Amino acid sequence: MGRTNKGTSNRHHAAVNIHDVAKRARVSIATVSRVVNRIPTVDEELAKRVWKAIDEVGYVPNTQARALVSGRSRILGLIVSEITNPFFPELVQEFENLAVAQGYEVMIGPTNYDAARTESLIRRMMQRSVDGVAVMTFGIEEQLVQKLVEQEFPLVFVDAGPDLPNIRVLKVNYGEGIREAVQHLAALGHRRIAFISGPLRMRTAVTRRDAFRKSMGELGLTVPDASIVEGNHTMEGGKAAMEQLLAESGPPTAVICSNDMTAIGVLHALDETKYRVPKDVSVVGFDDIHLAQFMLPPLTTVQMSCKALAMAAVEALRAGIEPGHSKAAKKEWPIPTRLVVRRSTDFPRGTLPALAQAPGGQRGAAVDE
Amino acid sequence: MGRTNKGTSNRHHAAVNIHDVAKRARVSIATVSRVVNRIPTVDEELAKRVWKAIDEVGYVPNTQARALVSGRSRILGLIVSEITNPFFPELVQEFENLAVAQGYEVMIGPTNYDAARTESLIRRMMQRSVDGVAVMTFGIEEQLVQKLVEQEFPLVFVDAGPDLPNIRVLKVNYGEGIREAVQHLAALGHRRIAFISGPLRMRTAVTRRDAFRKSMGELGLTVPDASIVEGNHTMEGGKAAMEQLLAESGPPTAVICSNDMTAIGVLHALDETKYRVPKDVSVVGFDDIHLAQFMLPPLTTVQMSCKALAMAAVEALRAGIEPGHSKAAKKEWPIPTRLVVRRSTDFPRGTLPALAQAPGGQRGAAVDE
DNA sequence: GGGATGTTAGAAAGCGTTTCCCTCATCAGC
DNA sequence: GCTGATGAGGGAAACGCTTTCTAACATCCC
Repeated sequence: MGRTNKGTSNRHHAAVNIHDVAKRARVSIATVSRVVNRIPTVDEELAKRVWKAIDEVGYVPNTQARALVSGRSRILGLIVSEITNPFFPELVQEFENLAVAQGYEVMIGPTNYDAARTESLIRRMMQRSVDGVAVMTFGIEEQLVQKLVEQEFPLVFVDAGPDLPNIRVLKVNYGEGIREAVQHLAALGHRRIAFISGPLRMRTAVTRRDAFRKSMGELGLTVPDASIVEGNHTMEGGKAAMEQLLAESGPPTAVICSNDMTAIGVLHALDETKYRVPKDVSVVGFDDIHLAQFMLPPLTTVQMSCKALAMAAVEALRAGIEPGHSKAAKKEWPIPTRLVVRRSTDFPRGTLPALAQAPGGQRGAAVDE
Repeated sequence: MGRTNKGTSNRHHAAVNIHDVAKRARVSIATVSRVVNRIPTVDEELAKRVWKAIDEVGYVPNTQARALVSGRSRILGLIVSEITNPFFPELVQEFENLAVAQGYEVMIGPTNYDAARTESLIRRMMQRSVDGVAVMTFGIEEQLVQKLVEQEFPLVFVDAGPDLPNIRVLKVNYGEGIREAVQHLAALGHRRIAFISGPLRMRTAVTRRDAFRKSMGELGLTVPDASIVEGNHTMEGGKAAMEQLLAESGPPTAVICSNDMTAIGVLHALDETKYRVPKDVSVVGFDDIHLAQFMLPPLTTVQMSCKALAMAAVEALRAGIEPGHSKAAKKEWPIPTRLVVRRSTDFPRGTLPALAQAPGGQRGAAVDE
């Protein structure tokens, strides 16, 4: 009963394969394979004939079979912290575009900061035999990626990773952008500048915080312990951190946040108080997600280019996967950051705009166009 | 030169396969396969022995080989409109969780409203021989999915799709939520309510707009043509649409937006004018993305549950893939929507709160907890 | 007790590729 | 003109699994 499956349209029977092409072009399947893979030892005329046959019968190589025999799946793994933080979709988008252009698919997975989940994610990636993995999280416990390291998968990390032959690292220059942010605030007259970090068990969070401390130090500004609060890279965390800051030490005149989501939480927390942004408190974010310019007020933030990050990641992975792709065994790929000034930062109330310039003029860094 | 690959750790040689297990358990590979696939004709004692062997040698079935021979990849395709619209990551997350729990991987791709891109995406999915595809966009040109339909891939659409055996449709009840929104505004005293739609070539956009018209009609409120403006589901589009609304017919007292991103754009546009939200203009979104509650002011919006959408989609796909999974050949899966009231809606200025209740009280629908 | 039936596990045939190995032809060198 | 080198293309063996077919053995009924 039911469908008889006798028709030609059923996908389980319709597939045209390499033999059909070989028959039509009157060559062996080995030659077809060589043509498809652009192996240069095939006579040009013959290749043309094969391409013609491929076109005529509508041949598409079977990915599964290819992967089985070659051991390469042409899938890249991409591990992110959480997919619902808008920074990551932007990164995923860029990464995927580049990967697809190079003939790869992307297998994406969030860790959600959960070890069990991360472990299962990595296991799944290994089971699908990805050709390489980009670990683009805010930090990851090293033991979790141990299996990938052992099996010598090409790997890319952000900020820091084990120093091994096929491991590459994207070095984000946090110092640069954060220094610009601190100098921008200082130039406006701010002295009491607070910092809301990411979860401090994440390496990146520590790095960003230290960059802040260093920049403050360079300007001779002190950073009391109470001015640094730990957030968790979410809006909720930012809101809670700001509330803590207000409760414990009263409002600082400016807050720098470890990412834009935190900054959004801060804006939200301040909206529920008598303090206005930027007149009472200036707020600076980090990442420059697309949303940042649509916040009220539009967010001054440190831009970290997704595109640069994605390009370096794909490039670095290919260097590890495709033999002789990149001659230099480059291990570190620098990623710049820069401040984008919008409207969430201003003179602290009561400060005379003596030393600094009038709003709208040059304010120490790139002004959003 | 270079590494010699003689070590045992290299992943290209280390794989333990079904033969190793068979040898260890002193059975044939056929039996191992049957055990792994839980085919019930295997003697229980024997199965135990095989599981033990599997555990001892650390066997993991090779996905590629499985897919090659069975013709099923255990990958589900998920087509979305754009990955950078926060609604979709939330959906992706839910969908992926469910799919993984059922032993599937997910291959995600955005159309970005671009036909060429969509076509290539679908081609890639077919090449990877996904077991089924969920088309969860705001709408899609039917000819693009034609190939999937022809090849009889199990398919799930939102709102509308061809009426064919293995095509299921998720029917979102837009009317419900939008009616609540209109009634909520009307109860507050609004009469001049505008609507910003999605791009009208998308079927979903038309459906949402019509639901708005209908609800207005039910209350005897007129909808002049100028009160309906076409947006494009982005913040930029929302901003532009609101500016058009202000320029052409002056400010309405309330605006309902086709999605939350549009509403964010509207808030942004109004922030640049003398009109305040909600005192001068009330704004209602659609989707209830996580971000909505962190907007300034927090956004009143119609909630469409990602979780419900994802659950129905995965369930519907499985019904199409796994024979006898769902006995009833259910074709339509209803998805409810409901209004969530936050702080972007209020009495229009100058209206006496006579007929409606005081803010904070019951306001016609669920109040955000 | 013998033939029919039922149950369980092994042998082997694929699935659609890539790639190794070998043949056969061409050609240069002496 | 013969030999050895070179190079293009075909045959066939993997790759690791699922599934059909078949054999072996136990069970049952008359």
